[in-house]
Amino acid sequence: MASYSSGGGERDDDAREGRGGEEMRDGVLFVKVMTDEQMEILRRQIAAYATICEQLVEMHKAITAHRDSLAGMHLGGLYGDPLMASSAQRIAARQRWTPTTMQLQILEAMFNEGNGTPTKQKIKQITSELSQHGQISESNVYNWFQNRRARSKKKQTVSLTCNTESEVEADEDSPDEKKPRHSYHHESMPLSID
Amino acid sequence: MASYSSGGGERDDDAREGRGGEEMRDGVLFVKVMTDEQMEILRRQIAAYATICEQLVEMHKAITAHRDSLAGMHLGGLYGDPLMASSAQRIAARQRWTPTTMQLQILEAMFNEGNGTPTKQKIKQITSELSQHGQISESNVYNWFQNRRARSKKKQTVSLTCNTESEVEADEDSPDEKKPRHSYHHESMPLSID
DNA sequence: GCCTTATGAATGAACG
DNA sequence: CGTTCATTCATAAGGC
Repeated sequence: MASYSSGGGERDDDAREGRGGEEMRDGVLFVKVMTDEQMEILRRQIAAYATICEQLVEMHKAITAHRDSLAGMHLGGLYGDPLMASSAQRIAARQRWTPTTMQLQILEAMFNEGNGTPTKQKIKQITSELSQHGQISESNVYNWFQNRRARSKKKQTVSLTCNTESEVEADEDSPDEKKPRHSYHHESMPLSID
Repeated sequence: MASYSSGGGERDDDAREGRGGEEMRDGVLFVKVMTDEQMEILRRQIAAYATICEQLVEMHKAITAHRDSLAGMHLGGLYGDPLMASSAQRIAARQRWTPTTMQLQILEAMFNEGNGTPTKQKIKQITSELSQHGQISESNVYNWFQNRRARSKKKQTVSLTCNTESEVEADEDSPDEKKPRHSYHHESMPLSID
């Protein structure tokens, strides 16, 4: 299990960034023992081990269940919540950026302004603006606009069903804007309800 | 808007259909004043407001608690179950499509035929075929195939685990049958970033 | 009747 | 850019 620590020597990660991980900020020297990249590699390795452990538990469960069924016993409750899996998950999992409410609002507003493909200049600006409201990187912004555009354009070709419209003079029934994200715990800013 | 409350066991699927109208079911005429799409928009708005209300309650709770702690009082139990939140949730909750037995059989058979990703054309065809056996939309079919493929792949990893657990530290170096995706760009994307 | 599991849907990220 | 994959959330179905 110690083999992941050999990654530094094996792939010589320091060479990728060219620095050992120290920087001056506000007159104070901050020293990182690991580079971001090394952290990422470690994260992935932990995640991989977590997955394997999960699968081993699954296998063990299956085997045990089989043996128990042969013996007519029931001990199945032991694996209810594999501790190591969830804790490893916690450490290693966060891979996918999730926009905060604020960020979503701003992005959405910008998208609705209709200024087409954001240039990299704009993306930089947007990113720095959004970073005041939470972790974000330029690639996040880039991807978000790509996806937003693609999915609003996909818009599903609604023409498959006949439009038997009643007297519903719908407020904002915009047939070309069909992807306000599903809000799970985000307060996506209200579209007018009146 | 009368039909969402119908507990008759039918489910209107998501808002991709522009159908505005009325239908017979169990000898009763159901009339919708809103299209499914409008319903969906409204649902999301309500959900958003419910979330906002929840957060306001939280804030109020915090403020009140603070004030009470200053005054040495305890009135905290008032917010135990905010009525409006749960009822909004109820109204705003989305019902999801559930394939009928017939539909499942057909879908399963098609999946086992091994014809990879169904094209849009095929999806349309499949949808119209399945709609003879119950409510269904193209996005339902699309999602079903997506999920089916992804989950059948995930199941396979479990069965492949029996002899794979050795080379973990090489997970990004030798992606044999593992997923070669995941790059986790933080500072790199198609645009040049300094 | 709760709690677990299965699965439909939403979406960030990657690929060609 | 459009499409596909992977991950996650929410809910319907099912077990105890």
